[in-house]
Amino acid sequence: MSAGALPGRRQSSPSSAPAAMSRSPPAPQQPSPASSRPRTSFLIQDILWDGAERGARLDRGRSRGFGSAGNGESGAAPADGREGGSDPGNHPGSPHPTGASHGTGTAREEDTGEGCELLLEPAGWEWGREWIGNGWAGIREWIGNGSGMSLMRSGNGSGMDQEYAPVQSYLAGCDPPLPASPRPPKPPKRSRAAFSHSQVIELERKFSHQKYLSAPERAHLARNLQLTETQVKIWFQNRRYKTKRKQVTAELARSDTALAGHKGHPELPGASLLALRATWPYLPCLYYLHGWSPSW
DNA sequence: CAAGTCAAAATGGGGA
DNA sequence: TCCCCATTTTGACTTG
Repeated sequence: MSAGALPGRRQSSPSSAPAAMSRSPPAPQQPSPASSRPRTSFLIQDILWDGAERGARLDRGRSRGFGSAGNGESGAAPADGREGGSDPGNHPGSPHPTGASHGTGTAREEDTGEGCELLLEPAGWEWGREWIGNGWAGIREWIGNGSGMSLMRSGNGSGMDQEYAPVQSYLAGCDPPLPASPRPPKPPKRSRAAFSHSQVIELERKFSHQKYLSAPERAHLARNLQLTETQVKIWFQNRRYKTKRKQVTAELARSDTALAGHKGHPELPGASLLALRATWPYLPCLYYLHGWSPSW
């Protein structure tokens, strides 16, 4: 498409503060209901954590992984595998409060003496259980496929095994071994982290000063916000794109009204946009035609 | 509470 | 490896 590279690419270019966000200026998480909402996404360490707390079954895999309750941090690798994680009940990728995580979406071992079956609730947990039911291969595939495991995915294969080790040992501890699922695994469901209000505020604040971050700046910000560098990078990408989209939309709407005011076809206020659409059906701004929709 | 809506996080392609 | 951009998918919210 190359719809125009922004000047100052890869630079920390000071610029005017972005316009307010479209519908609800950064109100990513309305605090009250969100925290009481049942969690539908989860991370593997969420599942494992409970087991670790209960039975120390993860002790064997504790060297680095999420089972390391001792330091209070999960240490799970983020998307780019560079940053440490945070408390599994409040990991950066899904900054739900701990209470929300374990309050409604509980993972517990079915206490049948030996059994290590995980009962996962609600639906999201149910889904995770299905993967876990595939045994180690299922876990590996689950994580390797992404499936929203932004905290688990490691950029390179070498780190992954370390991350998976606790899982592996956990599964190995199951007696009898978990049966393989007869069904082919579902395509993994991607999870989408909902950044906390304060995280977004801080990101917006940074963005208002700098549209582009250098790697060290990004790392620093990520650390401060307890996000992964990838999350920060993607956030800035999306934010720039959103700003640009809004600008283009506004300019088009402005020129459109100017055209409509100056010459004919007042009955077709969106004519220029229509023409534009004919030449470029994928123009992103055309998905956001607030300006002229009433005229239709 | 299910269905619909929408913003935004994440993914992936292609370019530099 | 970063970027832009389009797109997909998810999660939060609204509505009936």
